[in-house]
Amino acid sequence: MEIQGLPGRLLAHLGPAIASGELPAGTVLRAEELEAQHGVSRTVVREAVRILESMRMVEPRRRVGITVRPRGDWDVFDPLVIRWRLAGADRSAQLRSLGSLRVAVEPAAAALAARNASDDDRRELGALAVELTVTARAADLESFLAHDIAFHAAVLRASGNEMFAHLKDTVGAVLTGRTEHRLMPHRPREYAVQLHREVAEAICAGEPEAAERAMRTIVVGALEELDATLTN
Amino acid sequence: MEIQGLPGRLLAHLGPAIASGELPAGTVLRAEELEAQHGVSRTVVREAVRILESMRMVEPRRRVGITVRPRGDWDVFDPLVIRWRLAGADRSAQLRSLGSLRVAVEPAAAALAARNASDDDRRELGALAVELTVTARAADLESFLAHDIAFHAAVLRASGNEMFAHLKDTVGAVLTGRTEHRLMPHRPREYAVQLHREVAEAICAGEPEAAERAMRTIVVGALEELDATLTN
DNA sequence: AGCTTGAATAAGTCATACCTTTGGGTCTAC
DNA sequence: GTAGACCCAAAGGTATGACTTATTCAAGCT
Repeated sequence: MEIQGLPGRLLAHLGPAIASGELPAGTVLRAEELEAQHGVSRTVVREAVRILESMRMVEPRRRVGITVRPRGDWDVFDPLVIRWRLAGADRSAQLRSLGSLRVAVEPAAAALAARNASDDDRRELGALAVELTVTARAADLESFLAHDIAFHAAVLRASGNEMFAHLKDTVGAVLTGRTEHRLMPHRPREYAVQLHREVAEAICAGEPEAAERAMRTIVVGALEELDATLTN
Repeated sequence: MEIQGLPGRLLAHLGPAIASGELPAGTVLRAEELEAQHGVSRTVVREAVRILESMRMVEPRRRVGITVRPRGDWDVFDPLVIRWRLAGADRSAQLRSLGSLRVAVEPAAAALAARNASDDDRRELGALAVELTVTARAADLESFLAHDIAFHAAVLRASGNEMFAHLKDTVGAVLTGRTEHRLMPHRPREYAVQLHREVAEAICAGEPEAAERAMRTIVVGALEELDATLTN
């Protein structure tokens, strides 16, 4: 999944540095300096910078240098950008944005899943709902998180829409992030687990409206909890 | 916006070739061949390939070559990938996916806009609604398209969510695409224009539910028309 | 048959030389 | 003194040759 080799390493330094605001918009980097600072050759620096350019995070210009572009220009849907932002200073803003995106997408995905899911998809969702119930009761947060991620990924995939399906890693990152940063109750709420069961049942039964409604309740609830936590 | 220089040119060949299926998944390219075929140096080839790698469209491996990855792996949200797919063979599938995405996102964006839009945003939306009405009546398809794109972009931006806002180019590409490929009525439908006015009015009046409802009608209608056209 | 080993191959990296664009300073003409 | 043309230096852009490293495949050994 990651970019390999030395350019990957360089990217793993530059990306987070820019995303975190350590290198704010307008900062000018010079390729030669990057070579020296990281002890790599021109080739490596250029490839890393090219990738950042393709993410619209920097703009190299002759006679000037490599300029950091304002946040508004970045490819906010790029998985790497999302990860870097989640790890850095504006984690809150990123979580909020992603929360709204989930509110828009996941209910629609659930409705589509109720129409399009294959038998295997439905079976998997049923099984995951059971796992969620069990791990929640056992207060096994780690397993619960893993199954929660798998559940939402399964719904997105079952929707049959490739673009929805591709949001699974992003949603996974959000769920992981809020657990890591203690933005969640110590123990999964029973009513949230109940809602997941409802989603699974509605999709299995082929009831789009019910699936959409239950999923909407889940993601709206998550967004509200997030807002409540972040504004404090 | 584009990637500059020779790597950009190379990318403009390779990207569409892969997206169109001309180079199907599993195809193995060799860097040396690409150099010869395009008359460029290793440097250029490597940078272009790196970018494709960051889009997850290819995977370079030592002793093997540069392998084209299956469609399912691609970064389907990358603007370049979207454009290449829209230009190529699976334009239909891409339009369908984007249609569903619009159905999910734009109503939510309209609702948010009714809450968060600035006074300037509201003014702009009002003005654009007027323009849409006028150009529709004049059957000036070109102007209508431009204002339609601007209208949807304005709603997305007014939502205050950066991720929604970044979908403006994508939505613009969809609208342009369906006009270009005659997937639209010769003359904008009066009832569609009416709905745009309703969206603008609801956002101006700060009525989220009304804005969301009207926008949903618009995008659902667009998706249904698309489906009807493509299945024929 | 299974394991080891080695050689061939293709990408990865480095160093260097040179090209091209462009920003800014200077010099001139008015 | 200001406006314009002009030139130079600085920075990225490209090309190339030498070398490194990982990986596959097959030959050969046990």
